[in-house]
Amino acid sequence: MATLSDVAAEAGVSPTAVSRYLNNRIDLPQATRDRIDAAIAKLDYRPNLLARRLSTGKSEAFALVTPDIANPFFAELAAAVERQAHASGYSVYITSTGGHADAEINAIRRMADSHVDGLIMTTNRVDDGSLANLLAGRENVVLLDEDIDGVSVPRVFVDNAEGTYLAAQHLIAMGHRDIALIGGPHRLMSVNERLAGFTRAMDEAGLPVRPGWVLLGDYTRDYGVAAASVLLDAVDPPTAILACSDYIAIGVMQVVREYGLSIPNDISLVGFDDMAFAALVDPPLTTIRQPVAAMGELAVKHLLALLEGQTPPAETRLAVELVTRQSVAAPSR
Amino acid sequence: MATLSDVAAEAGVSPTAVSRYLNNRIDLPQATRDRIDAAIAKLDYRPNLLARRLSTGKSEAFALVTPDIANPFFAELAAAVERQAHASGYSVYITSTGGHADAEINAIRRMADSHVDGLIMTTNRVDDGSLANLLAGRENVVLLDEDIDGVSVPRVFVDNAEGTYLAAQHLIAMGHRDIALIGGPHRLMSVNERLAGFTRAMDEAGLPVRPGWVLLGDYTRDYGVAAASVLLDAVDPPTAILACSDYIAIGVMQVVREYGLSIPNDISLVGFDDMAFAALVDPPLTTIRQPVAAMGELAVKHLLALLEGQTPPAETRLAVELVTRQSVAAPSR
DNA sequence: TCAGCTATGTAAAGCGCTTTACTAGCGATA
DNA sequence: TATCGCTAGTAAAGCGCTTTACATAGCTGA
Repeated sequence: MATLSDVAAEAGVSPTAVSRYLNNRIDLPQATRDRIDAAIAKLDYRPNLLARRLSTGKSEAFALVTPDIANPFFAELAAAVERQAHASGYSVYITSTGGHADAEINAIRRMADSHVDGLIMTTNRVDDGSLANLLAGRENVVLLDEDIDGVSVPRVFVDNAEGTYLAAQHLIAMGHRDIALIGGPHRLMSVNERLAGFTRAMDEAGLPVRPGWVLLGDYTRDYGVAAASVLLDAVDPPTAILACSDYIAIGVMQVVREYGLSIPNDISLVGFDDMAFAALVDPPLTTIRQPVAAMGELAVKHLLALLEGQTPPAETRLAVELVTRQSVAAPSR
Repeated sequence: MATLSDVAAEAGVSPTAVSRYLNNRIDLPQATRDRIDAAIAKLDYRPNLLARRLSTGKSEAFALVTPDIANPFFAELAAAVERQAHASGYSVYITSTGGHADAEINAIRRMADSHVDGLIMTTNRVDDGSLANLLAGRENVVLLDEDIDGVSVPRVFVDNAEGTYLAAQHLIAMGHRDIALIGGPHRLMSVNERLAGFTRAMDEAGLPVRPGWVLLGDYTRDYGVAAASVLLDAVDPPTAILACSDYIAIGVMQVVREYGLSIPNDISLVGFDDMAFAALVDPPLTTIRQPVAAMGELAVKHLLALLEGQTPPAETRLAVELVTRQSVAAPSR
């Protein structure tokens, strides 16, 4: 690979001149510029980014750490982040952690070591303080999708409470009174908020939130299966289930089918996320749509603002939307 | 951030000593080692990867370029690649190109500029030669999932022909004689091979491959919709459709439903890929499973072998598998 | 007593770039 | 004619690390 010095030698100028020319830090006469351009073309020179980064301390890149890139939700988020970053001339390095604390810590470390300019962090765990510690005081981090307690960096979230509020309202409007909620991990911000939204809707309708009908575990299909089994095994099962993720909803569907029941005739179901498959399942799932692309874009914009010394909003809430399909009907009894 | 020199000063030795100690290139007495360790701990020193890479020319990292990280197939592939790479102490930098030629070229360039040790390349386009050009002669590249004409680097593919052969055989065994195939982009390796496997099964069964029943376009839902419409509009539609991707199959399902027909009663359908949603749609889709995790792992292993100067197989074919669900039945007429 | 080891390091160059000074030469001005 | 200012650059240090070659002190054996 040709170096800057090679180009300089070929063009008959100093490396300094070439460097400054390439970085628009010098005005050279046309003749000199032509010689340099010719030398670059002839030698097929491309600057060594490593050297440049080492020298400047800037990388024109940032990191995205994500729990699981194979999960379509995070994959779409990643795609959106990447799109927006590229549009701004930045590269993005994605790492998935499998949702393990040590992997997250390592990823953050590695990212910091590789001297990226900034970090967009998504997680799906409740932090025990180590993440907060690692992130404390950093001026180049934004949190996306899920909160980490005690971290005061800009955050981009969705209006979780509004989502479940809309979903519950919809079920109530359809005539349901016996509604259960299946949610993600206890104490996770999104879980708390989704539970709160649900509770508010129920309260407003004068309906009780039965403790046995609020099941918190994981945003996974497996947990949907487990929770739905508990619900359907009861002598007096709910007529509607609000699943706090489409994955949970899928698990619920499976169990309902196994019990020989039908959605929406016997049980109504609402999901959360509006993942690509939500429209494809049987019946197509009524769900709460998260504006994934907008979330990714906004996170990047806020990170860029941060890097430019501006102060983006401490917390942004993006609106969600109820998408009505065919998994909700009036209760039969 | 503390530097190597800071540590050296703190420990009362030279930077050289610290560097060599950290890289196991020197035997130091216990006392000195302790002092260095203490200094590192005290200063919270972590080596600057950029500087190290610049100095050694190695990065302990490689790149994965992929058409679309939001596509679950590539996302799962990426997850597998990442898992295996991390297990070997490598980082991986993922870029998605949106399947655009110039984005692919840029990604490869950027990756080369960032001095990663190697590159795993996936594409879903027919190359016009520019990719082949860029990749020619490189000793640190492996091709995954799809071929690029004229590139002689190790390749990891799936047995595409066997997949459609199995699928067609299954349909034939169920009694179908009028079978159509909907495939991806014309001239793409996987498309050719899947068509070939289909043709072989039909030939062996003495059945004709009707030209009007082989539709090549894209591995997308939209193309599935378009192609299925063509097929069902005909006076004499096929009794079974072999969709060369689950996305295509989803499109087909949609059209079949819109025509007031039912799968599998009126039309049988087989997909390809076994994406996560294949089991979730209605009816659950019979499809060909690709061993995505194994593909990713193998690509990494071959790349590592390459980096160690070994010669991995020029081409590896991984076996696919027919997964029988409920989208195939005997033809009604 | 001294050459020759061994143990324990160190000095300095180099990776490829950026950046902060500084300068040679020349025409214009006072 | 001395000075100023402008044009068109350059020299050298520095980013943080690795690596090659060399150095010193103390010990051993003859």
